[in-house]
Amino acid sequence: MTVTIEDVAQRAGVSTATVSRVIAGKPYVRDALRIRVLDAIQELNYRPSRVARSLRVQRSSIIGLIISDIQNPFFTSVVRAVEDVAQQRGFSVMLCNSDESTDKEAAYIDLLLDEQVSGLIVSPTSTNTDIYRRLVEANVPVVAIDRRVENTPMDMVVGDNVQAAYEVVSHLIANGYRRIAAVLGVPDASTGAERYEGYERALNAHGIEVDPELVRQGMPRSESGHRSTLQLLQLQNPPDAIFTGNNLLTIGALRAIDEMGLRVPEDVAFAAFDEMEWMFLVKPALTVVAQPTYAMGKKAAELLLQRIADPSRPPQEVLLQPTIKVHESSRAK
Amino acid sequence: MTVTIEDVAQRAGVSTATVSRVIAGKPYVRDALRIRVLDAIQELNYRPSRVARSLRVQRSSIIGLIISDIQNPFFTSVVRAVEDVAQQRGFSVMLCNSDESTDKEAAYIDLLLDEQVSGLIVSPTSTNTDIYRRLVEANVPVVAIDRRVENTPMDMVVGDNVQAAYEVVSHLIANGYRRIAAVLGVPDASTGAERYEGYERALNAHGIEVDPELVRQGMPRSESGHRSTLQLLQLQNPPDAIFTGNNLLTIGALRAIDEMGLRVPEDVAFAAFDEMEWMFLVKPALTVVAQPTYAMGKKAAELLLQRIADPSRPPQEVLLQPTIKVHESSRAK
DNA sequence: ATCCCCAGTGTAATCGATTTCAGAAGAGGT
DNA sequence: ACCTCTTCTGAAATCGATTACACTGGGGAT
Repeated sequence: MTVTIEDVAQRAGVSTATVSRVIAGKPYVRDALRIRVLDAIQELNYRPSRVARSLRVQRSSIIGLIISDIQNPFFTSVVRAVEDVAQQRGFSVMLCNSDESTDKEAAYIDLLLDEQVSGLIVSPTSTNTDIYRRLVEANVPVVAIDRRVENTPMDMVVGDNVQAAYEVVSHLIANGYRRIAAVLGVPDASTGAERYEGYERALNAHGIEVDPELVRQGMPRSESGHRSTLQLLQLQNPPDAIFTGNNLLTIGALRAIDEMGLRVPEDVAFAAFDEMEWMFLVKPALTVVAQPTYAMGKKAAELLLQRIADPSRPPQEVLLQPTIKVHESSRAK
Repeated sequence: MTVTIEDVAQRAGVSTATVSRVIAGKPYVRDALRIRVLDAIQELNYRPSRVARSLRVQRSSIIGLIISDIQNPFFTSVVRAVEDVAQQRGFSVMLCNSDESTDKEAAYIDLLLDEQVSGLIVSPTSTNTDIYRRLVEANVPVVAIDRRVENTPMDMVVGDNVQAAYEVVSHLIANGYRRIAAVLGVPDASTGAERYEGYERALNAHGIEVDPELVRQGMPRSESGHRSTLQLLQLQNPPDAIFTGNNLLTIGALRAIDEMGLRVPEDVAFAAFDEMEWMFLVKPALTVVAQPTYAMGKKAAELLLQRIADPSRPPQEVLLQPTIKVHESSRAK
């Protein structure tokens, strides 16, 4: 039923080897034959089997992309970038959603290896895991995105979370806020840990002690942001400002503030990590740390393709600088 | 390097046929052998090559998912659902973003077929295309999601767009609005066409003539919604209400209203298609048509798996009812 | 004239699984 | 003892490409 390379060879009156050479654009084929083969391909509407090819060369032209939350616009933008780059370079993307589960992540890695993917881009659910060490040792091209992997030298594309959190919290302090709460993701993922570190450093640098009561860490999802913020706002001594650790936490936090009927920044100031398209709707405008999401995805894909092309190149860590956009939600007290 | 079925066979002292049978859970293998094989698999940490398997059985356990905009939360939710169902049933998902381009869509379909996918789920960029007819005729399992394909009997999962648009526009009319504008997606996609049809029918049913000036159709993206709405609001005789045809158009429209400094619903009432998580932030609350996005994705995946299992079953069209949530943005004049 | 080299081509092995078919071993019937 | 099933197992073909290797024929050097 399906037309194979054999059919093409027969039609063109050559061997399959020649057809293969023509398709691969290899030298050592007479123009006359090349044309006959191309014609035959056209006439038969031949499309090579990627599966057969993958089996033979022991590598598919698929790259695996494992992200921790497909419903998070941050990752969506990353996916889009990776897909764009991949497609342009003749690769396709197999997308997996680890859903913040380390087990799922590991299972997907195995699955993708079983599919003989050329490489992997992953936003690791946890910083400390030996999965990546094993991958790197087995010479599997892999790059981490958004979140760092520790103790394993590998390609990474991350934002400068410590610095960005430091700056934005310092800004809150400069504007007169002292009881600054942090609604963060769990520190298993490096983003959670680093954004906390930036927060802590900023407080310390300005002589403010960290009040553990004001630090909430949970799943980087809106429900968790909602719950944490409600708790914070109901404290005896509630915060005068809230710093949220990612876009979904921000949504939850804003909902909590909304439900409590509080005003920003009069009752509580606000500064958030991650920018989103609809944020212009929030009044007053939110002070945010904007990450170059598409650029991160693009860079990760490029790093991966480079490593696939040259597996021995030294691992590279790309640190992208977020932009801090100051608006009214954090204006001076 | 990698351990193959041959290695397992050797280790267990059996043939590859037996190993294969054990893996596939087929009958006619003595328990003693079965155990030896399972042990060998364990000891060698053997994982079968999905590529080799795909080549032999002429079908991979991948399903292709082509959506028109990966950055649209509607589709994100669909992707999530499809991925959940697929994963649970032992399939993986290859995600492609057609970016509203019919060419890209066609290219991805070819690509996925080259990968021997078991089936396809697509949100078609255009209602009229013979691609799907050819697929169906070639017995390729395929289901359309969100958008209809015409002239080809195939599995589909769509919302009742005509009805929902009719109801929500009727609601605007009932609340005293007469110059109701429609900011819609192009009618190439059935969603755009059907939501317009519902709009038109509602006006007609209430003796209002459609003013072509008030109907704007463009890419279902926020820039287009923004542009269209600005134009509408700057008309000599501007609309007293706006109905938007999807979530991204809504974002753009709201931005335009915001930029013009207008109030909802005093200056212009508002009703939107698609609900989004952050909508509680919009004040006053928006009247929206909420679609069961996850359910749509789930249903589509289930239909596809059923068709894969039984290619001859009659095509099924699943019509899901959206929910209309009335809020203050459309309150009576 | 002889030899060498190289561009151009084909034959056949190979990748790692599944599956057909043939045959062995043992149970049961006559 | 012989035949017939049934159950179990393995040898080998197969899927559709890529590629190592062998071979051919002609041009250039000697």
